Amino acid sequence: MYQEWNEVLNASILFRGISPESLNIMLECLKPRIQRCKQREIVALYGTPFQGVGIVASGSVALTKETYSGNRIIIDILNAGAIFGEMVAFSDNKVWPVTVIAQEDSSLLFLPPDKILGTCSNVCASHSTLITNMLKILSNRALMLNKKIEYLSAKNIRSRVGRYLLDIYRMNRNATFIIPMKRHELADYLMMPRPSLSREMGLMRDEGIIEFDGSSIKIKNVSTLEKFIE
Amino acid sequence: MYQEWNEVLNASILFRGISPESLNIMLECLKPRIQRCKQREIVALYGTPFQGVGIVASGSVALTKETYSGNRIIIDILNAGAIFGEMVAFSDNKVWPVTVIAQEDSSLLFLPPDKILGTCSNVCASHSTLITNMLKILSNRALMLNKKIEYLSAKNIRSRVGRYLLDIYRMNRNATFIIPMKRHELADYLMMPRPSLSREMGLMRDEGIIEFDGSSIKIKNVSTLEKFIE
DNA sequence: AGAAAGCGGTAACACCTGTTACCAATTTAA
DNA sequence: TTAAATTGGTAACAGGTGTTACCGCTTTCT
Repeated sequence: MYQEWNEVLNASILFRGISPESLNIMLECLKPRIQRCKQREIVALYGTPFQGVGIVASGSVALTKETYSGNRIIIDILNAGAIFGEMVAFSDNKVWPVTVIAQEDSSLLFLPPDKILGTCSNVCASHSTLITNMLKILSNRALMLNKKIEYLSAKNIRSRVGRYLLDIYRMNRNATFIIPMKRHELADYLMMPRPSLSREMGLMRDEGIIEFDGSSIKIKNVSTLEKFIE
Repeated sequence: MYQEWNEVLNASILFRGISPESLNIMLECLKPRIQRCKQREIVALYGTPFQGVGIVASGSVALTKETYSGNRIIIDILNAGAIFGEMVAFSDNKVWPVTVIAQEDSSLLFLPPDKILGTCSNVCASHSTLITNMLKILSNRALMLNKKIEYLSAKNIRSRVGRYLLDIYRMNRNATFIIPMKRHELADYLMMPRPSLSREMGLMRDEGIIEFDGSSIKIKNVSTLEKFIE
């Protein structure tokens, strides 16, 4: 029943350290709900009851938040193998804290939290691995939000953009890289209007700090950029 | 050895559902490191190696972040029974993501993450409760960060302050309340200069939306305030 | 008690940034 | 193939906000 996504699920961080055989047994036990959705379809709506931890079996989804004017703030984009809803799964307030939208045609699995906690008699060892993985995922997610807050705590636009670009740079260890978002998506992610982002990037380009063409970015002068971060 | 804090630890969310007897056995097994610290002492420094999940046994600590100018952003204030460091304990990057500072003379316990994961042969049932509690705490912490991002995503100062005040109001179900921070702390928490905060609060007072005297705040007109939130 | 530090309200000014609009290039749809 | 939508760069303007300074009040220290 889940063979279609075997490869993705085995590689998923949620099932890391669990053999394909154990995983198959586990899935029969956990019985995740399967949902297929089309591009731009809303998978989970902010404020509505939470049904279970989501796993992206194929495609990709965006974690977003609505603003007053119908704009969306992109929190993160998740590809196949990623999970979402883990924040709220074990919390005291089980409603979706974000709106999840399919970026493309996608397949999703949903795992009820009590089935994650309840020890499965068949494969106990794997189950404790599952819980350990869940702890690690939650840790990393919290740190990601923390990182986001670091961006937003910057006192001006240049510093916000700069922190983001330098983080990508440090991850890639390469001054030239492709950012995984379009301009308006990046602007939303960094909580600023798109023209403001373009203006600041243009200024930094004029000052010889960066070069860019679409989503391809090159940091020409790392130390100068770092000076603006503070 | 831990009798001094028995009451606090038994009431702590980390040990919820664990009997005092089981807890005593567990603590002997977990052997948390004990640290006593004075007011304003730095307990954990941003970027330095992580030693373990902290538990506030007595006193209170502030989770903060340094800015360029030596200012501090207050992420949260933790009282006795609260824990910190749970974000990083199970993550892939084990350095402190925040600076922890004692708000007053305090006692702290530190639990190494592997001792939390490793099943203790003595009291297995309690240990799985401990792990479940940890999942719940991590969930709630992530949601708290999410809430913080909601404040910061507001497009102007009034909206940011308004969201904060309305959240306190909804929690207390009372239009008059005391906020747990001084002005400059609240300004740091909401990521704005203190004069900007005072100015906006003064304007809202002049418009008849709120009243305030120091940390005592009264929302005179909830619906008007909500209109500014969007 | 007196000095020093902390707290917090107010004001003025500059400028950063939100807003709006428009245009060109590219991609998608009909 | 043509029209429509998407993407993104640029400019002008106004207003919101950061910055700085100063003041009075309260608390803390010596």
